[in-house]
Amino acid sequence: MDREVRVRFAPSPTGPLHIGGVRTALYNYLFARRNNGKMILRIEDTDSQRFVPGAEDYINEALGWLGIKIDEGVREGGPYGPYKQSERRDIYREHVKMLLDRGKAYIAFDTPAELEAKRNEIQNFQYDASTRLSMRNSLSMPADEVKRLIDEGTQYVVRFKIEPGRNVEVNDLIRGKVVIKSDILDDKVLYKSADDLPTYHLANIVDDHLMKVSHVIRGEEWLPSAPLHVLLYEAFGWADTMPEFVHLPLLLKPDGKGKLSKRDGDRLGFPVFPLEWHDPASGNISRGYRESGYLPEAVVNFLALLGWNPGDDTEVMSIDELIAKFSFEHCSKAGAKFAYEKGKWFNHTYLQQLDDRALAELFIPVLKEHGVNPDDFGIDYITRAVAMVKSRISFVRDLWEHAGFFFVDPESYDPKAVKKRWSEDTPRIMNELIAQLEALPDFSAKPSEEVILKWITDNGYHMGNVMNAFRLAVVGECKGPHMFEITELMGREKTIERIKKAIENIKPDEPAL
RNA sequence: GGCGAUUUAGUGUAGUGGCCUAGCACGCCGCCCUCUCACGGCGGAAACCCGGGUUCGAGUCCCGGAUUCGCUACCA
Repeated sequence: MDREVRVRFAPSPTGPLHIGGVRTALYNYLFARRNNGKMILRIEDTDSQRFVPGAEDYINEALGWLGIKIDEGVREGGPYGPYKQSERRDIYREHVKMLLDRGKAYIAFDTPAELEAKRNEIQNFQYDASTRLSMRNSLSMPADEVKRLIDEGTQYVVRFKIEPGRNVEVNDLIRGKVVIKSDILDDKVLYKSADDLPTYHLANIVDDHLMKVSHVIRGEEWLPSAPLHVLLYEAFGWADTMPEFVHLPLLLKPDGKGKLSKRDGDRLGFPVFPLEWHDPASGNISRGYRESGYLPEAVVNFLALLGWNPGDDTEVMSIDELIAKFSFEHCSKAGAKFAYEKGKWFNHTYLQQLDDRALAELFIPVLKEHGVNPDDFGIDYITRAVAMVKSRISFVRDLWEHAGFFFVDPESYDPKAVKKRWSEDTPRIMNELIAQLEALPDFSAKPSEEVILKWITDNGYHMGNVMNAFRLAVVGECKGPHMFEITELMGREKTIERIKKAIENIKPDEPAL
């Protein structure tokens, strides 16, 4: 079989795109590109009750940010549109009629309240071959009464008539053959007259068929309804062009049990959405990967490896490399706990690949947030500062913690370091150090280090104590890059100014009694 | 409850009957580097769900059980 690969990502606009949905979209995209196929974005807005304004734009923006390109969709257009289900009502009506005419479906008048009562009355009640004749539908009622009810405008649904006693086979590309008895399936609602809209199952099958989808790649939560979908393809007479099914393992909570949820992110401190989301109804704000400082490449790489591997030990891969290596053979079957710690590592890794100047540009907004005017320093200065500390950051905003001292004087001095490195004698030595620094013919790192270290040694001073007091005065704590790299960038004047300031402000600990 | 899926270190995973004294990565611990904190380098602790079977040989095949997850709506 050499049919064109066509896959679709079909989210419902009921809120922000969940990170699990993002991964499903990603796998669809990787598979499509790998096989020179097409990626379709279809908006499944058949649940008018749960529609959330802004959700569709969010989906587009999120996929765009991640570099998941859509070939056919609501925005992109394409030969099989419209790509929004609420605009395909005529198509669904026509197909529902097709099923009705063939006796594959029937009309049911049972109200939600009646069904609810039935479920309470009979445990494990299921609307199927064994019960449908005792319900109010076109199978149990005379034709003229059915017609009368419809003419009167009574609300009804169309149910799929499942024939019992069959073994339905679903061939899943990850899990192999899954067989299920048709008896355990219920007569699913395919269409509701109340809003003149189909349910997921009908719309999904009709659209996948009409849009010539070759592979249905979706989350594992759909596996139980896959047999129903197979039966629908058969009922329509489309069995020979039925797509291949691929059910992806779910993304689970990092700790505990169950599916990853928004609450887990709040609880454990990581985003579960690609972009920040402002809920229009509640006003709640949910964190996004983008706003949290993640690079899209890192998110893609991280997500790709949650449930798939390239078959070797390679971990850091660009999206093009992922495309080149992607296949379902290396997809895992079990759900993956969401390892967000590794996501941080990926971001760290990708940040290291950015050149210093690009990173400095990204740092500028952070500087402004902290009240620093970047123009006071210039991009070259910022770039050099960034270069010195980049290896220790996982996020752009971490740059402030590690390089902030290049831009603002210490406001306080780490008490523990003061206790350890700043004694009564230190101010005297620091004053000597100032004299040494002032006398330096060349203030750049190498030569100044030579002179200062020699001065320390010649005077019999303690290397660790002097250098750390020096560092404490300049940085505010005992950490950071090589001391003389710092002073070279900061300059003689600033360096000496900070030492003087420290001498004034640091009060050595009272000696213990 | 029913149905389905699932099961390798804390986590993500490699493994397609002998090359497995089970590999890689994140995380954790230690050492080195060193004026400090990191980075980096080196090293370490840490896993085949359980029970039967098949086989000369099982993480890998079969059976049973358990586990975990999902589905069980006029939601997707």
